[in-house]
This record gives sequence, structure tokens and C-alpha cells, in this order.
Amino acid sequence: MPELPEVETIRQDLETDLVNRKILAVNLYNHKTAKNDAAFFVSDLENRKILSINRRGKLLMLRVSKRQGESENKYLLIHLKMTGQLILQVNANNIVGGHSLSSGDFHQAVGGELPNKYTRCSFKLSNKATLYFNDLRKFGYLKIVEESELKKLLENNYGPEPGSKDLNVKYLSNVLKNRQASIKSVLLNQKLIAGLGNIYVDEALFFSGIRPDRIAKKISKEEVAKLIKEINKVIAQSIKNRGTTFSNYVDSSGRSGNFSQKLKVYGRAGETCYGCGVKIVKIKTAQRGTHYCPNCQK
DNA sequence: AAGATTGTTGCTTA
DNA sequence: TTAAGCAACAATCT
Repeated sequence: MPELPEVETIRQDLETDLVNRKILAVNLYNHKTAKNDAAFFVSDLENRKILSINRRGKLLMLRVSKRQGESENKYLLIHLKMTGQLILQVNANNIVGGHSLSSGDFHQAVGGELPNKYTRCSFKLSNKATLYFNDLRKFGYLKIVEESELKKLLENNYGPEPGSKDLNVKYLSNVLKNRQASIKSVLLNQKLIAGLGNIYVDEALFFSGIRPDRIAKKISKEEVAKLIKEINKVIAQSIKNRGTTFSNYVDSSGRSGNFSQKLKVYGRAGETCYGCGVKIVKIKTAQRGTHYCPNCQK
């Protein structure tokens, strides 16, 4: 389940490996994966160059070169949703962008050798590289958009990023002050804060000492300040560790993330809290599996 | 074999 | 108009 740190890890790797490569051919195995008309999707990308790779929340945005006569910049949007993977294969060996992939625990793409039955799209690139979009559950999508449409999409659907100055006490206490919903459901809402998912919401609330099912408007100003600090900290730490592998996340070269072993509450129901020794509890909040320490979190 | 898993959209209801 | 809650999506695992 890629959230902000996992998507950012992929972005950084792809930035090194994909920028300035040309898309030679597109193979769309599953038509519904592309949100554009399939024939258009395939033909429109061919012979364009990848110019930059950016991220907003969990959304990847690849700017591609313009064709003659086009006035607006074009972007290929990639959303991995729950089980999407982007895997770059260069030749037959595992050397990508100069870094060797022999170290660390190496996970393969789900489904084995590429392409496989979960491959929804592939991009044949210049310099003998192929980028595979694999997605077991078909929730992920690819979409070509023009700059004006992208701008609108970002404005309407993405709140401030963790780590940015827009995510501050004034903003968040204003968001929370009239909300009757749980703090967890607010933090999961991408329109209010972009990039958090089930894992990092549980982790940030643990570090903040706040129970996930607390009513949002009852969170004090001091707690809001602490919460922002802890959100920023856990996201930065996870990026530093190349994200969390839970079930099947892997980065663009097939490696798993290293943050999994640092999780304090997520996936630890029934185990003891590292802080106090009390058993971690799992409940359902905002329709999601929710983990917390009943002693450390109030 | 039913229920859990989860990111996001879109519907319904208040 | 906005917020809250929930079904739907898809596939697999337990």
C-alpha cells in the first residue's frame, strides 16, 4: 500500500533512471488501466521524451515533451492505489542507473518474470530499458492530462503536503475545529492533508499520544502542534528508509522498503508496546483497521 | 466460505 | 453547501 514515502522513493529512483529517456512504444495490456481512450493513450505517448518526474501526495506526475504545435505541457499521471508497482528493467541484468541491486532483501515483482499476468502496461524506452506498470488488483491508473487539467485536479483534491509550511498549526486547527469525525478519518482525507494513508496515520497518532478515534474538534492546540511535528518526522524518517513494505510494496528496482521494522503500532496488534509494554489494540475506525496503544495514547 | 485487506470515488443522507 | 458514512471497485489471503 504505497503512501507518500513509498511513492517518493519510487519518484527519486525514476528521476535518476527515466529523465531524458524517450518512450519508444507503449503496450497497454489492460485497457481500463488507462483513463484515456486506449488507442489515444498508446499513440499519444509514443516518441515523447520524459522531462521530469514530480509527486503530489501519492500521485506521480511525469512531464513529457511537447509535439509540434502543442501549446500546453503534457503529463502522464500514475497512481499506484493499493497494489500498483513500477518496475524498471534494463537489459537482462539488474544494474539500473549505476546502482547495483544485489544488496538488501530483493523482492520480485508480484507474479514473477516481466511481463506477467499482473502487468497492465509497459513502456519501451530508449537505451534498452522497459518500465512495467504491474497491478494485481487493477485499482491503479495511468492518465495523460494537459497542464490546465492537472492544475485543477491538484487544486480540488490535494491538501498541503507533510513537511511543507502550508501544513501548520493555524491551518490544521482550523480544519479540525468544527469536525465531528474521528481524527483518523480527517488525516486520511487527501483533500485536507495529502499523502498519508493507513500506516502513517496510525504511526503519527501513536507518536503524538492521540487515540485514532478521538473526535477531531476536541483535539487541543498543543496536540495539533505535536501532531504536525510527528507527521513530518515519521514521513521524513520513512523516506530516509526507502518506505515500508507491507504485503507487496517494492520500489522501481524490486527492492522492499526498510521502514517496516521501525513501525510502532501498525500491524502489531496483540504485541507489546515498545514504550510501556501494554498490548497494542486493533479496532476499526473510519472503516479501516486501526492500531494504537491504549496506555500511551489518550 | 465469509470476512478482511485498503486508496479513492461517488452516492446517500442529514 | 458541506460533512459523514458507506458501498463499490478488484483480487487474494486467511
